[in-house]
Amino acid sequence: MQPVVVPIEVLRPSDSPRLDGENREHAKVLAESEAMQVPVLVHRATMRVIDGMHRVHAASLRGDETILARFFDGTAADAFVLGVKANITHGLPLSLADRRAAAMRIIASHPQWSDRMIATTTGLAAKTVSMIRRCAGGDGPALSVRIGRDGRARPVNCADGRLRASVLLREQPTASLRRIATEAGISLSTVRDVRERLIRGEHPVPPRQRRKALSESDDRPGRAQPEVAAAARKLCAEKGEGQESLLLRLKQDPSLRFSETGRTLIRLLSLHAVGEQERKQLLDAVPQHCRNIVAELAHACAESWQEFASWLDEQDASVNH
DNA sequence: ATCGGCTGTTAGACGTAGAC
DNA sequence: GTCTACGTCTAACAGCCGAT
Repeated sequence: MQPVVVPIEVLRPSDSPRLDGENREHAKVLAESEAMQVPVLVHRATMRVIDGMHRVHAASLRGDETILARFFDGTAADAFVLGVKANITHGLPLSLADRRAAAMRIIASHPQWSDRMIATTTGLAAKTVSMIRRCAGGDGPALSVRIGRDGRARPVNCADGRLRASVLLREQPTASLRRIATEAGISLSTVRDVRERLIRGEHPVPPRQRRKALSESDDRPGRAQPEVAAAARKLCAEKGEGQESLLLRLKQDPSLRFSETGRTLIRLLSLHAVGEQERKQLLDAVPQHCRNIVAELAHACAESWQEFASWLDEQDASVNH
């Protein structure tokens, strides 16, 4: 895009990333320098100055009526990003507060960008961008993928896809990795990794990702659920598979069927798999004077099983650590 | 805030095998 | 020989973590 001469009076103040506005002293210095030959960048749709507000002030100080400018055609959000980039690469450096505020705005306008991409744009560390994103979280849409500096999309956490793949691999052992990858919605290499983990007897989701998924569930209001159990429930829901079906699978597993302890575990789990109708009958059968005791025992049972589930999760995590 | 190391994910390139 | 499907490997990049 060739630079053109534009009247200064038609230009509007920039949507500057500088929280304290332009520096007058810097404008005075610029007015006497050769930097005035560099064209300013202007958002065509709004005529706002994207980059070069100090040069515009300097030109005014010199009594110039026109200035050399280049036009940018794009959205206001993209214009702001361009302005931040320009201020990072040349001119009066942005303060830390300016850069942090700019990162916050870019996270809001470009939530799909990776931390590193935003870090490169704003001149901050990726870790700082990550922290700002976490602090700003909740308002924006929770995207499952981020666009990297290479323009490729990468999932933030593909634990669900891995679990889906592990189920599909068990159900369709002869299916190709590509088919599993397509059905599970993850990449070929990830499916391969899941398969290798299953062969080695490991959990399909790497420990780090499981910890992440767990911490994400802890962040949500209400009681946190063990992530594996939650994922299994989600899978079952997706497949229309209920507790009965899960129990059937356990009953068919030889490693449980052929041991006394395994059979005891299945029996105990079967006792708790009561349907809506059955639960109602049990509720009706509890006499008024026993309700408190039954409730207390039920709570104790629930806590005991919760503890058992947590213990299983912890054991599972330490095995794969 | 930065850096380096680690692990995980992706797209794409490559070689192989089977069907036509 | 060509096409298709498949499995494997690699470069590039992501986020996380610990050290500085």
